[in-house]
Amino acid sequence: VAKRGSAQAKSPLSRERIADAAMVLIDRHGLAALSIRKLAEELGCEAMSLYHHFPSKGHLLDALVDQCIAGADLPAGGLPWVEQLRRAAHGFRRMALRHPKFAPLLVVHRLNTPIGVAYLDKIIGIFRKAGFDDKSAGTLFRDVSYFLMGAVLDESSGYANGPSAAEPVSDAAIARDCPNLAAVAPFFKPVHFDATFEAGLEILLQGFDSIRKTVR
Amino acid sequence: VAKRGSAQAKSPLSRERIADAAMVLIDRHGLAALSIRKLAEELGCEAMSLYHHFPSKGHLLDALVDQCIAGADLPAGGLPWVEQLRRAAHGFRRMALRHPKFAPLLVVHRLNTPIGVAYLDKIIGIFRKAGFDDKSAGTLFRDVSYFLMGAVLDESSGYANGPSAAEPVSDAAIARDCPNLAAVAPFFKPVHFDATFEAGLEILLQGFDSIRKTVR
DNA sequence: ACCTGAACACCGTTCAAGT
DNA sequence: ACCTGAACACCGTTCAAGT
Repeated sequence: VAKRGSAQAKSPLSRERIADAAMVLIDRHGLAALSIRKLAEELGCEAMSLYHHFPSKGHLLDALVDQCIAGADLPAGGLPWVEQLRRAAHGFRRMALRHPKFAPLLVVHRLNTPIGVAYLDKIIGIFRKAGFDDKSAGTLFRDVSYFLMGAVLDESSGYANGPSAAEPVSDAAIARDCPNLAAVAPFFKPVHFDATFEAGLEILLQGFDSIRKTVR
Repeated sequence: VAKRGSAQAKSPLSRERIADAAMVLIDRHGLAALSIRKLAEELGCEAMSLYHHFPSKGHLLDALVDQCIAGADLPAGGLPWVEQLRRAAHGFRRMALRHPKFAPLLVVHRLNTPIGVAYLDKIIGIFRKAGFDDKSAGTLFRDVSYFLMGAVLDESSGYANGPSAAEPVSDAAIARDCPNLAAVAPFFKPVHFDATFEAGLEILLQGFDSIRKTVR
């Protein structure tokens, strides 16, 4: 039987049902709109009931991050290492942008859960199996991670999503005072996200390939 | 005359005095600890007094971002373009890490104030004056920005600052289950931040140089 | 013009109590 | 074991009132 509004008392609460409802809420209204109280209303229960399944809001967010990471594609082992890295990078980006409003949290979250560290371990493994020494593997893994973090942040919540300043500068003022910015601004739009990502990733992969020839 | 605690009713409020006190509070206790109410207590006034100088907390944060950006070093115009880009990148990183606890906000903030767009315009100008067409300038500017965003985020609030999961995986478990991660983890520590940043930046600059030869 | 106090509509979380 | 209601210690912000 339906309660008021969207609240349905369909089934007993569970971690899965709570996590799914939380992600729906984030997808629809944004990360800032996720509160324990609103989530409970959506689930047709009291706020405090959720604490029987997640000890804190932080634990719930961890579970959401885990759920995303578990859905990331990892490349097959047989491919050349550059192709494996390329696919892993694309897989990360695709995964993170599956829930754009959650992406800013996902991307800055340290992956310290069993699922998270297993994911990192596999990608670092691509470098090590390619013949990089541990120092190069660690360094270059971080470098490509920096790029991926920035790319996902920009695509999910950057300029293309509108101004963030409380009193933004008008387009007219930019056209007048910032000729360089005005000239390149069209290429910051979502249509160019793919090409921008590809260009940066390929520069990095090319550089990694050159370095590998020296450390081997 | 001193009021209670750290609250001093020294002088009339001003945007500058409020912004300075806010940054001190962030530097000391973190971004999450900045609230209008605590800031007012620090300044020895009521919370609502601050609204006469900043229309909202968002406006205050914008002012803090502006203050940081205004302090970023920009390279001299006479240098070769690669050297200008190198110095601009280092200048951004140095500026952002001057207030590590503020960096996560700074880095994801769209620079839509007059000071912000002027800063972007100058850096984009380096690409355009180097002979890149507008599309390449826009694309490569974004690519290096991605890298800078990720680098600053990692250095200010990444793994080196401890686990973020509510129930982190132990080092022993990582050593047992994640041989690749365990092998490279030492290179994620702060001692290696400089080298990791240099390595990634130089790969990008090298790639930009190659591309310039084709678009020219 | 600048500052204040009370109030509103929110938060996450604790705790004792219900079933 | 699972859920609830009241309460605590917070938020940003509105509004009418003070000086």
